[in-house]
Amino acid sequence: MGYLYFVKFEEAEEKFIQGWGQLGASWGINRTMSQINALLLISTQPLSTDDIMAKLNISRGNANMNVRELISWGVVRKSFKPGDRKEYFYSVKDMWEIARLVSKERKRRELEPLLTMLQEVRDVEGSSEQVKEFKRVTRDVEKVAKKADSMLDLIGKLDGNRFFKWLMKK
Amino acid sequence: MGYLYFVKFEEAEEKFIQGWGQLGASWGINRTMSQINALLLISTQPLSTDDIMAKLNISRGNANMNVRELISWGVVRKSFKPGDRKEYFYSVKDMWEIARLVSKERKRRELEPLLTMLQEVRDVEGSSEQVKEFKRVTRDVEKVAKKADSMLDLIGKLDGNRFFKWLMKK
DNA sequence: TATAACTTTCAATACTTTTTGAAAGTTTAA
DNA sequence: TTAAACTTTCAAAAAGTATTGAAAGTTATA
Repeated sequence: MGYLYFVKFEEAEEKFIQGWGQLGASWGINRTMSQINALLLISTQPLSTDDIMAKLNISRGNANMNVRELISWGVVRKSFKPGDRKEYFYSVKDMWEIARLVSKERKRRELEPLLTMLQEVRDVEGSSEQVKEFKRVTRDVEKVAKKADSMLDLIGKLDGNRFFKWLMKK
Repeated sequence: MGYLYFVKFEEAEEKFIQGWGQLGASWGINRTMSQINALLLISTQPLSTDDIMAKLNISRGNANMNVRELISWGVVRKSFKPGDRKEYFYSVKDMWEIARLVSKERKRRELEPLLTMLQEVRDVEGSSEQVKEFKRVTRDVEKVAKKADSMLDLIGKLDGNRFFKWLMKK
């Protein structure tokens, strides 16, 4: 038992993993995937599938699938131990790098389909008020989407400190 | 029938509504809620619950619930027609204003709980490598979260054109 | 090659979220 | 008041998503 003021590691760990999972879930990312990410973030060494299964109480299939998804996002990587056939996994630890990887992936998955859709819808025929309004709105959406797109590109290029320093100077 | 190059309004409308719904869904926003938003965005006049039900082929309960949610986000408002007891709904049309309202809501729902959790986890006891790593990571997360928080505040204060002009100058 | 150690797949199941629609609630106007 | 016009609620059903676990697949080494 520690002093009242302090928090036990196991509790803190649990809270962090759950909280990160919840955050992911509310952004449309599989909760287990976020939890694995959290677990690997705070782990001092790479973990095996069995470690992850044990710690998060999940099945092999689930662990495998979500680790693979994290790898495809570039957020998690494999490592090997000499004389051991198991795969071990570790997370990119630089938060800014993670933010970049995630925004890159989401840009690809969401922004690009949106822009494609807006393209397809540009040349609607007619000159009624309805059609005029439709064109006005979709062009506006396109404008904002393209700006968001450039912003994400910028984030992708600059490193974190520079970006925020530059962003926050008045 | 129009020329091949052009797109029929009804098709374009449908595509826009579906696409906007899809985008919302992948950001953890109820698909129907996004679709109603899309419908009201491109509508030249306020629509009643029955209009929305008919256009999107959804039940009264569903329409009511999601319109109310949009109102609570500040994205949709009520209007009334003289001599008509029905409520009519219209959307904020300024995309930048919508982006602000949405980011404000999500900040409240997600960023704030995250920061609270990180607070709760700050004072973990111990000096093992494990604990050190945990502190390092959670402080990093806090740093990025707070920067995101300031950025959202900034977005909330500036208007769209100014923000992007300022963001994009070099 | 055979086998043990591991990873991947995927149909079935469990869980979560959304939607429905009928009943209850509210408001307006005659 | 009362009745019609409307809105809201909410339990049950449907739809969508995530998870399981056993079987199939792969790889290393004896």
